[in-house]
Amino acid sequence: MSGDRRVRRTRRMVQEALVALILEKGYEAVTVTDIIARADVGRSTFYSHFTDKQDVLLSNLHDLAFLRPAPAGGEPGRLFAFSLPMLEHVREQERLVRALLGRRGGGPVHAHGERLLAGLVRDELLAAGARASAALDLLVVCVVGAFMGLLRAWVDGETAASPAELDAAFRAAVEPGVRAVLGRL
Amino acid sequence: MSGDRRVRRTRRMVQEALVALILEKGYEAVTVTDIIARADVGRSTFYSHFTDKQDVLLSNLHDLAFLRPAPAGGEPGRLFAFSLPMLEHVREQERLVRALLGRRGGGPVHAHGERLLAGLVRDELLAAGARASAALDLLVVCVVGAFMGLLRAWVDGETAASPAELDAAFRAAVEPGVRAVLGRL
DNA sequence: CTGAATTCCGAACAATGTGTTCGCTTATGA
DNA sequence: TCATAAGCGAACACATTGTTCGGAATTCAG
Repeated sequence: MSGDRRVRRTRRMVQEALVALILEKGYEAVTVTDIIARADVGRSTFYSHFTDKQDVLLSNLHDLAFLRPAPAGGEPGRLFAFSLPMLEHVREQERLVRALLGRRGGGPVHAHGERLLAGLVRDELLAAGARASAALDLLVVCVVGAFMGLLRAWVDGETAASPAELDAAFRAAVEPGVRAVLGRL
Repeated sequence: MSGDRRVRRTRRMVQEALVALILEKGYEAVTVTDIIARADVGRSTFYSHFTDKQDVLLSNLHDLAFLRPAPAGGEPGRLFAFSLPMLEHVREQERLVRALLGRRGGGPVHAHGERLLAGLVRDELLAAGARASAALDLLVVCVVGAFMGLLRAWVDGETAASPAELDAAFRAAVEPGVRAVLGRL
């Protein structure tokens, strides 16, 4: 590992404290004072590692590597290869993802995820033969919106469905429309 | 109108000040002190009308009446009757909606809109012959996610499309999938 | 027009949170 | 072992919140 053990320990304690507090009170309601109390870390120490609350939140993003650029290829005709693997990966990191992406998570991370996913979807549709256009961008927005909505509903406990069921629901909702649009380009 | 003219005036000034400030700095960054300065209203006056910042935000919701329960009926086979009228109504209230529903708007109103829209969509699908089920709820989440995504992208200036184009994109993306699912219930 | 009621003002206040500084202590790795 | 890097925590200035209160201004009813 890199750096001093104390550094790793401190950063980890702070990150975990924030996640725990988000799940208890929601991101907005968490104060830096809360965090350092929970993490049992000095105030000055906190500010020597992070600039503020949001910095801690975003520092967790590196652990959300499941937004990898898709294993390239896969079966040829299959759309949205990212969906099922991503949902399964999320289940494993349930606690972290629920804190970061749920309604209690406050938004910034959700926006981040939306952008990343939009890039993925756009590339995939281009690879499937779509032409870059304003209409394509709107289609991407719809697809991403549907997926993120599903993801949020899941981590917020609004559904007890399994990753496979969520994947199926996602595909059922958007795949026919997407294929129809693709055919027209 | 109801009540004292001073009351109406004060409330209006405060609401407009918040909308203006959101468009400038984003909801999170706006303080009560900012609001009363911009509205030119005494501090105690503010707190005699509103409990806090969010209260002002939500007080604007009554003006967003475009979430009406749909003009009932319409053509029989037509799905998502709410879409185009809603988008057109939004264009007329551009400034207010952009402040409330955009990324800068901070979330609470977005969540509100999602819930209302989910009820609308769910009722419409039930009326179209769907059975209440977990699968239906997931479908509703996807549809609402797609629409809200489109709406958000629009008010955040990510697209210059017209209401008619947005409506078309929405339908193209989700209607085939929805009809396919409906056929299976 | 007048007067009582309502509303507004604004200053002051306690309470909480933020981000920084500094001298001292402790843990780490070479 | 020992120089270095990290942590501690108290104290600080500052910003924001939400409340209180007496006096000034506006409004509406009669």
